Order: sequence, then structure tokens, then C-alpha cells
Amino acid sequence: MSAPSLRARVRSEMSQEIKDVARRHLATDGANLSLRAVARDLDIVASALYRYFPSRDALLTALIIDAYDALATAATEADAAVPRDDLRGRWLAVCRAVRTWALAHPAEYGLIYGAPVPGYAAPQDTVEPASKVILLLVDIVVDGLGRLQPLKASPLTTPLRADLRRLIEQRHSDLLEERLDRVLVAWTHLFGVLNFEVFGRLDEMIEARAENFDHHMALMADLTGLPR
Amino acid sequence: MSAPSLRARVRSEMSQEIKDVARRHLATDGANLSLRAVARDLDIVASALYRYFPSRDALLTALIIDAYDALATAATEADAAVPRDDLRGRWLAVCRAVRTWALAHPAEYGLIYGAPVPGYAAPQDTVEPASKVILLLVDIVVDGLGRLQPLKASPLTTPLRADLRRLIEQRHSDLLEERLDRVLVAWTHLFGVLNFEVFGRLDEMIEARAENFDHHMALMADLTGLPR
DNA sequence: CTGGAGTGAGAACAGTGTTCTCGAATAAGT
DNA sequence: ACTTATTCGAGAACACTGTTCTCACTCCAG
Repeated sequence: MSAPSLRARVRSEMSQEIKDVARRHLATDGANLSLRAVARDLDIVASALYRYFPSRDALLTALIIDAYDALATAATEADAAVPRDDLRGRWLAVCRAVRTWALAHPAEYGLIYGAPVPGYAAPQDTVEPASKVILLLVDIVVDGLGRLQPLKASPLTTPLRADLRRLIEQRHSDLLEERLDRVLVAWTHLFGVLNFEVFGRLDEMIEARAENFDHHMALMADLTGLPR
Repeated sequence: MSAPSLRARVRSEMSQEIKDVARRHLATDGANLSLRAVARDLDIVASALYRYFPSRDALLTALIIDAYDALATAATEADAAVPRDDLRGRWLAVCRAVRTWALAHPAEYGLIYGAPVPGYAAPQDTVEPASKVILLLVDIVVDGLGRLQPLKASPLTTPLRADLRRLIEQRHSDLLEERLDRVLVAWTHLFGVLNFEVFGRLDEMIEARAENFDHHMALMADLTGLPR
């Protein structure tokens, strides 16, 4: 669409460069990101950053959104690379992609799945990319309707069933509440294992991390009723 | 024993008071804890804090240790209040106690189960209280040996089995590798749900939080083979 | 060609963790 | 009981931080 106005182009390039440097600092300093240090690396004075991001929080928010997006595309691409009817293959591919990304970018993972800073309200821009992974898992199960294994009974209480019903109607898929429940269990577990692994809670306990992860996610596939 | 030397007593009282104030600040400011703000609340100058804690990190470490201890005793007491042979009752009591504590102290929970700051190595003092919850869960299962339900097959790879074997021998209990594996799955899941709930990832998804939690942990009890 | 917008530099302000020095108070040793 | 040593808090100082303002300079549009 017409001229991106050279100035606008170098501007977005500069924004990108700032985020890249900030990301690099994130990896070593964690969430205590120093604007002045970022500026130094860019041979720029700190106040100049404010032409691109109105505050430190805004920069962090941009990094958070980027992280969600990167994770989502990694998972989506992994899913797309597996034949549609290989449900377990897709399931494992998505889970492994999430893990691979998380291990490759621990600081950014911590930014989005660690403890949020109190008072920092996640902007609306983050909710859509944040829900991408669970939607992928749901899609896999939906694609398997008719071939899924029956679930061992585990009764849902009425209020919980209502929550599930609401979620199903929002996306107007036609899953049973029990089935969606299991997907949510699996989704919860996925990030439970990853938090433990990325945050170092498995150190000196489990050495066979990859095997452990695959095993956990296979159990979750069973629990969800994916056919073998 | 003997004389706690009045000076040592007021010293430990002061340390306690500092931690209390710091805890209060933690709840509102998150991990960016300001020493000077804490000092102000105590009508003390910031440098005076260094008589009690050699650095800000040291104060945070003390808070972390306290948090682990508080969580561990909450869980232990909950377990002790249920008849020994009511395995599922004990299981649910422990899980609920962890949840209750986490929801009552979200900032401290985030401190110990959120993303760790890079470069901050958890001191040795934290590993023992940190493993208390999983040990409680293991104990419940061990107390049920002979009454446990057989596990649906889900083969363990050799390296993973070796990890589990090593853990079993460290504590010289006589669990099967498969059984310990399920306890670890349940343990992982416990903190997976709690991270989601405490860090707000269930907002606008699940309203029936308590029911959801109980349901998840009951599923984990099933998966571990606790008799009904 | 000229006004206006976009950009970066620099100074300034309030806040931070940390170190050091210096009196005052308290405990310990003789 | 008197002196010596230790502990404590205050205060100043240093090197940082995020943020705001003002001031030049450059670029593009009318």
C-alpha cells in the first residue's frame, strides 16, 4: 500500500533493533531490564528511547507480545507439518515445539509464564496470542471427533460444567464438556512441566528431561482420549 | 540454650520485623522490593538494614526460605489432621492446603514458584523445605502400598527409569518406578494448576476455581492409583 | 523555500542499592 | 567498677536507575 514513507521504515527498524537488544539483555538480567544499558548498546542516550516506547513497561509489553507470537507460530508450524489425521503426532509435535521454544528462550518464557508483576495489567493485545496453544490442542481433539476413546468417568460439578459449556459455546465447537475438560487438564500440565523444567525445579531430580516431557504429554494424550 | 543474650534477642526480633515489613511491600510491589521504602516504614535509615541483611538479595532469600517453610508446614498440618488410612482424604487435604496458602500469599508464592531471576542461585537452605510437598505426596502413596490400584500401562524409557530408580534409592522407599512417576506427574500438575490460577491465566475462563482444582487433583489421585 | 514535525543530546529530578565513616550505646573482660 | 571491644544507627557519598524537559538539528510536505 503506497509508500511506507522512508521515515516510517527506519523508525520501525529502530524499534525492532531496540527490542532485539532488550531481548538480549533480558536473557542475562532477567526482568530487571535497564533502559540505560539498552541505550548504551545502541550508542544512544536513554531519553531517545522514549521516541519509540513511552515507558519501560511499554517496551516490556512489546517484548511480551512478541514472545507470545513467536511461541504461537512455533507451535502452529509444528502442527502444520504433521498429517491432519495423525492426531497423536500433531499433539506431540505441538507440545514439543512449545518446549523447544521455551528452552531456547527461557527469559522470554519466564516473562510470559512466570509470576506477573503486581499492578501490571496484561493489555488486551496479549490475550489473543496467549490463547493460541490451547486452541491448537482443542483443534486436534475436534479433528478427532468420532475416533476418540471414551473417557473414564470423572464427574464434573455443575458450576465447572457451566464454565466449560460457556467456553464451548464461545468457540461454537461441539465438544462434550468432559472432553474439553481433559484438554484443559493437558494444557495445564503442559505448562506445569515446562515451568518446572525451565525454572530449574527438575535439577538434580530428572536428568532425562526430554523423555520425561514426552512421557508426560503422552499420558495427557491418553487422558484426553486421543486414539493410539 | 542458657542466656539468649538480650542483644541477640532484640536483634532477631528486629530481623523478624524487617522481614514482616518487606513481606507487606512484596504484596503490593512484587519482586522489585525497595530497601529504602522498607527502611522508611521502620523509621530507620536504609544503610541500617545492612546490619541485619548483607544485601537485598539476602533479604529476598530469607523471605524465600520463610515462604517455603510456611507452605511446608501448612501442607504438613493439613495432612496430619486426616486419619492415616484415608489416603484420598490426605491427598486432597495436602493439595488444598497448598492452594489455600498460595491464594492467601500470592506474592510469596510467585517468589518461589515464578520465574527465578537469572544469576540468582537458590542457596542450599532452600532445597530441603522446597521438597517437602512432594515428599508428603510420596508418603501418602507409600502408606497405601498393598491397597493401590494397578497402573494402566505406560512404558518408561530406560533413562527415565534410571532417574526414578535413583530417587527411590535416595529415600530408600520401595516404590515401583511407575508409581513414583505418577506421583511426580501429580506433583507437577499441582503446581501447574496453581501457577495458572495464582498468576491469573484462568481469568475469564474458569470461574469455578475451587471445583476445578479439586477435580484436577482427583484426576491425579486416580492416575496415581489411590484407592477410592 | 519555508514551516512543522520527528529525532537525538544533554541536563535535571527523584529514586534506587551499597559502602564508608563516625559517634553513641551496650556488652564483656579484667 | 572501669576500661576495652563490639554492635548499632545516622549520614554522607557514589554509581546507578526511569522519566521529563528543553534545545538544537534534520528531513519532508505544502
